[in-house]
Amino acid sequence: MASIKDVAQRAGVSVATVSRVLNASPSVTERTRARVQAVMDELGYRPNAVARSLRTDATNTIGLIIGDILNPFFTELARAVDDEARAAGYSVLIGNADERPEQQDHYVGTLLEQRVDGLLLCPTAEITPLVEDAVRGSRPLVFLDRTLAGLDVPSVRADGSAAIRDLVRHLRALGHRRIAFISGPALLSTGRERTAAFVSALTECGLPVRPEYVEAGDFQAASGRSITARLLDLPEPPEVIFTGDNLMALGALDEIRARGLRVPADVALASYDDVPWFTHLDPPMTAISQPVQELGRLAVRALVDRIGDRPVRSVVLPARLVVRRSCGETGETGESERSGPE
Amino acid sequence: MASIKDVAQRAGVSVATVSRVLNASPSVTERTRARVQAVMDELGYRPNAVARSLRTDATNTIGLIIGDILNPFFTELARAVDDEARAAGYSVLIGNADERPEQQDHYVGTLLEQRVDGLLLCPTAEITPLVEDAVRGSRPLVFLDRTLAGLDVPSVRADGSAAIRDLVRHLRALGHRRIAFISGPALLSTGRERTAAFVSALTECGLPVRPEYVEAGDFQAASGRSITARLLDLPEPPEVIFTGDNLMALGALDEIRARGLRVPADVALASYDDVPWFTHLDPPMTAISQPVQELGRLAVRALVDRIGDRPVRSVVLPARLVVRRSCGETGETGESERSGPE
DNA sequence: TTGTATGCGTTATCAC
DNA sequence: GTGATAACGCATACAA
Repeated sequence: MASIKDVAQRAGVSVATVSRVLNASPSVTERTRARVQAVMDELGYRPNAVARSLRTDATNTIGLIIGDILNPFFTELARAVDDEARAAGYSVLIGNADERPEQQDHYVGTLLEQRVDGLLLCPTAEITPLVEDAVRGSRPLVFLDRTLAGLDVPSVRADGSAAIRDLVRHLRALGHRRIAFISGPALLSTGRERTAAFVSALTECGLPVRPEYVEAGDFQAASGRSITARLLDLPEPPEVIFTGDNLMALGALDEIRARGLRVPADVALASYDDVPWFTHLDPPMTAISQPVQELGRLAVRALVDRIGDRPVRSVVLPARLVVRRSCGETGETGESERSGPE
Repeated sequence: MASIKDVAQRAGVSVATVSRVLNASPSVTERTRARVQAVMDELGYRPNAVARSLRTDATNTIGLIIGDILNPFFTELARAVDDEARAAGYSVLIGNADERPEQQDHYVGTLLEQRVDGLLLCPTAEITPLVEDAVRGSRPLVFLDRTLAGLDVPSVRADGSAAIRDLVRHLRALGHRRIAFISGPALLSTGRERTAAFVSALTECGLPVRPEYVEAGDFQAASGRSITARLLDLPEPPEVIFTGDNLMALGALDEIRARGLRVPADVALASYDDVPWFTHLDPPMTAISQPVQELGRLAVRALVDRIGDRPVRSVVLPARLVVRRSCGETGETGESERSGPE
């Protein structure tokens, strides 16, 4: 590919002048600027970002490591991040951790080697050596969706506690008492928080906390299915199964369907996360919706601020309950939101 | 961040030796290798991929530009590409064209500037100047899923003609005669091919081709919805609506639901693409499934071959019909595949 | 306004 | 087996 030298030679100027044209320096005659530009077009010249980055020590790229690219929650998040980053002049490099710490580390490693200007991380499980390196090496880092305790890293995430409380109250009002929760891994902040919120909502509503009704999956469909099977095989199965994310809801549906059971007559269902197709289930799924767009937007802003050495503070946004009909709701045709207590 | 110089100095060797350790050169004593390695660990040294790439003229990355990151078909594809690429020692940079030619060009441009070793492109619409540049600049390029005529670029894609013929026969056998098709943009190879296959399948089955029953959407949900509305408002609405991709099926469902219509009693539905949640619709969606994993895998192999200057030929894989119950199928409890004529 | 020269971090070529 | 050193493509301080 043509380099700056080729352009310079062909335009009869020095490489410095070409560089000035590239960077829109004011100190260059319109006349020469035009000539250089013409040569660039003629040669189909594209500046070498690799060389430029080496020189300027900035790549104008940020890394985004998501938990699972097959999870619509994360792809929506990626989309929001990408849009906001582009608007801020950054390109986004997406890494798919596939919920595996070692694969997360693989991406932290390569993105660090690629010298991204900053890193957005949805941490998978525990603190890994590479993540510590990143923090230590003072690469701008922001946690997204999930957070890791014990590290001085700002985070942008949603808090579902209020929405979970709303959900439990809603279920209670519908007459349900035996509510099971398929939570996420205890190693993930999202897993822990949702479990804690569920348990405290239960007690708050005067419902007993039955240990056999709370089990941690891994945020993937298969675990949702196997745990649902176990729950349904209980001597006293739950009336409602609440899943900690949308993929485990898919797994739960698989199992329910395989057994020829009906929702909500045989077992009611609700899910954390809201995704487009939940609307089209029969019955439509009652769910907890996260402000995905905002999360992505704010995370990018926080990271860009950190890159620019401006102060950043963590942000927590509320999730909200979206009532549909998978829990035995009646008399309602559409859906409605409940943000406050009923 | 620590550089090769810091390591060299601290280990009491030259940068050349450190470089040799980095590249596992045999000509270095185990003793010094160990010492250098120790210093690297101590400093948390990560080689600068930017500098290395500048020197070696290889980034060990490939670019992947997909049509729409919110489309599960493309995320599955991205996942497959990522897995295969990593196995081959490459990192993948994902760009989301969002079905917009100018955004596709944005990514072609930045990925070219980043000097990716090769590019996997699911072309959005027509040939753009930048794509021509890429071809001209002889950057290894492979088309994925979609192809562009008039360019000497290998492609990896699925052919749905046989599956579409199977579908039309299947519908015919079920007694349907008025079948509408919401196709993709005529500018896309996938849009054109599926339309052509549909039309020829119709005639082959002795069914009339009614122009008002064939309209092109843009592969996004909104267009699926609006075209469905138009079809249902026709004096003689179709008995079956077949959508050209899964997002437009989502849009069609939105409209059908909004009208309080039932599938398949009021209108039958089938979709190109098969996605996990199709199983959980009521009734489950009859669909055409593409060999996504294989497409991703083969595309990476083709691109790696091109990068290595090995000869490459285009590959076309067959899609297949998956019969479920959204078209009025009866007496079947599960799903079944029809690869041949009935 | 433009050109010359230096260096960014690495690899590779040549000596020793 | 190891060490100087040039070069990759670009941006920039300094000179002209």
